[in-house]
Amino acid sequence: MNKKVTLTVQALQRMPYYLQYLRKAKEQGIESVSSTSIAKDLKLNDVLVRKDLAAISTTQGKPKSGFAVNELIDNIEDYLGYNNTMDAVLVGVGSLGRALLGNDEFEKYGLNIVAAFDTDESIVNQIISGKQVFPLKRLKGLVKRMHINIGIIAVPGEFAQDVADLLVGSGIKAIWNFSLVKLKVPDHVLVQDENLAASLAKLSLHLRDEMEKN
Amino acid sequence: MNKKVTLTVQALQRMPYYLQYLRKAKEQGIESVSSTSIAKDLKLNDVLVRKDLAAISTTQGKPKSGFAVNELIDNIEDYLGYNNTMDAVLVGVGSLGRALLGNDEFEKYGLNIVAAFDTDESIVNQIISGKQVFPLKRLKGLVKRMHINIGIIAVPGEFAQDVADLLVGSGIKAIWNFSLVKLKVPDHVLVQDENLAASLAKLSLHLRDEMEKN
DNA sequence: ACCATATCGATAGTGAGATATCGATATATC
DNA sequence: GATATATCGATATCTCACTATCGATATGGT
Ligand SMILES: NC(=O)c1ccc[n+]([C@@H]2O[C@H](COP(=O)([O-])OP(=O)(O)OC[C@H]3O[C@@H](n4cnc5c(N)ncnc54)[C@H](O)[C@@H]3O)[C@@H](O)[C@H]2O)c1
Ligand SMILES: NC(=O)c1ccc[n+]([C@@H]2O[C@H](COP(=O)([O-])OP(=O)(O)OC[C@H]3O[C@@H](n4cnc5c(N)ncnc54)[C@H](O)[C@@H]3O)[C@@H](O)[C@H]2O)c1
Repeated sequence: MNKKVTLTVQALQRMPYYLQYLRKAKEQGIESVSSTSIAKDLKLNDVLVRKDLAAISTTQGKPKSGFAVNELIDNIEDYLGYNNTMDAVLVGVGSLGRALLGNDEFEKYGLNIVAAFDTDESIVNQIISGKQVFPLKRLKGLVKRMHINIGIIAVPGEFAQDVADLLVGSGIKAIWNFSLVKLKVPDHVLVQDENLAASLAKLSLHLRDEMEKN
Repeated sequence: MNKKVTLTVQALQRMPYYLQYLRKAKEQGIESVSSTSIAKDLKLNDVLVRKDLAAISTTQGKPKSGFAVNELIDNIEDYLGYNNTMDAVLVGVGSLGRALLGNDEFEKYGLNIVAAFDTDESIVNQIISGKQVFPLKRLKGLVKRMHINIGIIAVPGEFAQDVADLLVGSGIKAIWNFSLVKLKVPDHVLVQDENLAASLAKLSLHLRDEMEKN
């Protein structure tokens, strides 16, 4: 059924933007869109957009009109797995952890946080945004029993590696890492870093460059 | 004084990791490190590390011993501008906004949030994590008066573009965007997207690939 | 003092990803 | 119905980040 396509990482990361554009178009009653219009809106090259869409689309685009909006939406949602949700556990219910727990948009993107864990006694057993907070020692059992394969790390940097080890030991397949620490994990485990320090580095450099111009 | 080096974006984003490694080494009393050991620890190619460091280092590395830890730390901090802090304003004091306001690590990375803005009357005029929350209509005046050049967007997607326009109109030079919306801004304004949907896409695909293996 | 070797910098090679070009085709217009 | 054109897919080209290779050199061990 599925075309065996291997999208590049970058192409993959563009998909949510395409989806956003397509959904907006759909709302406006538009039935087909061209790669050029998408490209213009997202400030991308039109050939690039065409290649990306060709990779995940079940049907071809038509000359003059473009691609069918509804179909493309389905294709992308399918490809990104927005339909079969991924279960995850969150470790570290601090200010960031709470924000993540309360983020109702994740569902739309196929992520479902089933439980949270913390070491702080005063937080444990609370229910936050409808999710129960368990003591850390119950993590392994719960993850194994429920066959969870994503762990979200939102603990301070000094504990991040320990938590990662625990998650890996519990059979997790991927880690979403919000700490700034580079984690050491086995090769089969994916670590997706959400490193704000790296982003800040880009901001800083851009500003310096702008200053030098003037 | 400064060597006129143009690091690639990727190299730039690796710098915080190097810094982390170097600081840890320093704590342990290590005075010089080799590119190979850094590479091994961070799972990078050693030549890549060498090139990155050569680009920002004032002195060369020595055969057999490597690079001087203290000096490298200074060089990187200098390069990333951790010494002269960047002032920023935050727009949207919801659960994410609060987490960002309360994040005391930003200072270390050269970012200083000087004020926050929100439209919600019940939040306005509060002081959260030591930062005052102002009504949105006071943004322009304050940004101009204080010569702020970074705006952080943490409002729901549907308002993100409006806020971006306001920020741009106030003379901001860079936007740190936590919403999932692709913003339209003039060319001279940098938008650093912190798009969780793109990250989730990567996680999703990895999991599917892992499943297919078994 | 000598040699083995870890590390360096420089240069060349590779590969992923983005862009440019071109012929084909569906649709709108006259 | 003929014609113009926007859009498509395929192929070729270009770009640039990363990697591999190699000779040079400082340092530690014998
Ligand atoms: N606050 C932010 O805006 C922000 C943004 C991006 C990334 N981060 C990163 O996310 C992490 C958490 O940030 P925060 O601001 O929420 O910190 P926080 O101090 O508010 O929360 C940390 C939580 O982790 C818990 N914890 C500590 N050790 C634990 C362990 N071993 N197992 C389980 N739970 C443990 C603590 O009890 C606390 O509840 C940090 O690494 C930070 O760098 C924070
Ligand atoms: N919660 C998370 O974990 C998380 C993580 C990453 C990104 N995001 C994104 O960050 C944004 C905010 O998320 P949140 O969970 O904090 O939402 P939230 O609803 O908790 O907070 C949004 C805040 O923005 C304020 N606001 C609304 N319109 C505004 C305007 N025009 N000007 C100023 N303030 C305005 C609201 O009053 C509210 O305080 C969203 O775009 C979300 O997708 C959230």
